[in-house]
Amino acid sequence: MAQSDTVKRILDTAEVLFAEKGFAETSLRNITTRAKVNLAAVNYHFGSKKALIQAVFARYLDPFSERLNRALDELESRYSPTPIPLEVLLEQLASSVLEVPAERNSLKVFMKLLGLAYTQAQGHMRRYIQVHYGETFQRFVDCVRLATPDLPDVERFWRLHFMLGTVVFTLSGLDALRDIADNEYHEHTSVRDLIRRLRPVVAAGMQAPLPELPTEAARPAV
Amino acid sequence: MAQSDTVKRILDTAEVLFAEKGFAETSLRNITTRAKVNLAAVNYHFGSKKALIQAVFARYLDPFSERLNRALDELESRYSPTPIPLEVLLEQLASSVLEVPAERNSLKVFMKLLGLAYTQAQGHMRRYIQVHYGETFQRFVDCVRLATPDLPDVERFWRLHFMLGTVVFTLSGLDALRDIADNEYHEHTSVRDLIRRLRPVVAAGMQAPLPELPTEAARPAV
DNA sequence: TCGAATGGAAAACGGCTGTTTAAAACGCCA
DNA sequence: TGGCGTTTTAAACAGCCGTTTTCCATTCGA
Repeated sequence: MAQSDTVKRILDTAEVLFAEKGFAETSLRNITTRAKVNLAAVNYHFGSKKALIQAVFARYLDPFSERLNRALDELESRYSPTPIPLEVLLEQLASSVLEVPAERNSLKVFMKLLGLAYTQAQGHMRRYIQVHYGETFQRFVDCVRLATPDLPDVERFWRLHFMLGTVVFTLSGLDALRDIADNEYHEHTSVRDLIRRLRPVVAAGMQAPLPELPTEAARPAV
Repeated sequence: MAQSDTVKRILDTAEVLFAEKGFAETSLRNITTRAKVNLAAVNYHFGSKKALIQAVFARYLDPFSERLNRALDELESRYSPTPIPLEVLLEQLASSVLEVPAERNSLKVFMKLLGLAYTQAQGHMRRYIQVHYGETFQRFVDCVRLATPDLPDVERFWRLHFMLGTVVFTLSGLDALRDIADNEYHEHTSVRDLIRRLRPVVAAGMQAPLPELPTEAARPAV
């Protein structure tokens, strides 16, 4: 056989621990012990801890970007030559995100990892993601541009990142927020429920009125 | 004199390094060397690394929550007995956030720290913040409730966190995003500019239409 | 049956971590 | 001036880190 299930065991354990405690706070000994695998196996199969982290991401992002690309193919040919409506695009993005980890029941892990990628590791993960998946992201952005022709390019750029922040921040801090919400409102909150609540907020944010022009008078204060 | 500037030197250096690299990735030797202070000074003055981290947060959050409380006092007495309008509340929150680090020109650090508090340190920082500043936050939430009487409580809870995510995520990842934006649109983005863009998006998100009711039929799929 | 290749196991490597100790230096008041 | 808290200093502590090396077990094709 080409390779045992050691690689899979390491990845399965690593993604959970990374999501729980972060990259720096999770040691290789921590991972290999829980995975019931020898310490040296990580460096043998992946080369280094950094490469392991990237492998964890790739296992989610490769199928995700592939799915999203295929979905955009399908939508473009269905709507062509008219642009894909914004709601459809957002809806498709959501379901592409949902489908991938559904196979492993680990949406929470996926979202936590995304959140960590943006805040930890001095951005070396951010760079990796941008290099490997920037093309797909750019394609999605281009579709959104066609769907929102009245939005200036800069404004759309920032709003997309605002919305990315809304989703990633919420879903990556889900456990903590859910604790508070459940205690306060005695109502269990599922991920599907949260996405249902996110949908109108994100759509409204993207289509909000343009900001007022910057006033020169307010500048010298700070 | 009560105590030298060693404490201040440590805090000034620590907050910058924490914001740049995270808590776990920043060592005490790293801090004390750059601050030109003896290694043992941290444990002498603060007790532990954890306590140092909390002190860094307190130096921002104490004046912030005090300012916000005073501002809410003022607004309540000005508008009473009618509720404070939502736009005014959001505006006040923004300027309270802006005022505090303006004294030290470190809004970026402040935001990065907030972002880290939510994603790192296994939430022990999140707990600290909730214990020490939860009361102020709750007061603000109560004001928002008066301003948005038609919003169900659960919905308002989540939307506030959505908006918190938007702002914290954007401003804490500011440097990275700014790099992309500046390269792509050749237009420098200041923090004030970003807040100008955030305002209508946040307002629209809070006032978005209510989500459709959950459909039982859509559940078995995932 | 031999030899090579592959994967796993145990041990050790140097280096960095947060924390503690004990002694020295300092400023202040009597 | 002498003594006394307070602060700073240098050194050492035990422990964990990622990585490397060495050796053993297994498998496969010639």
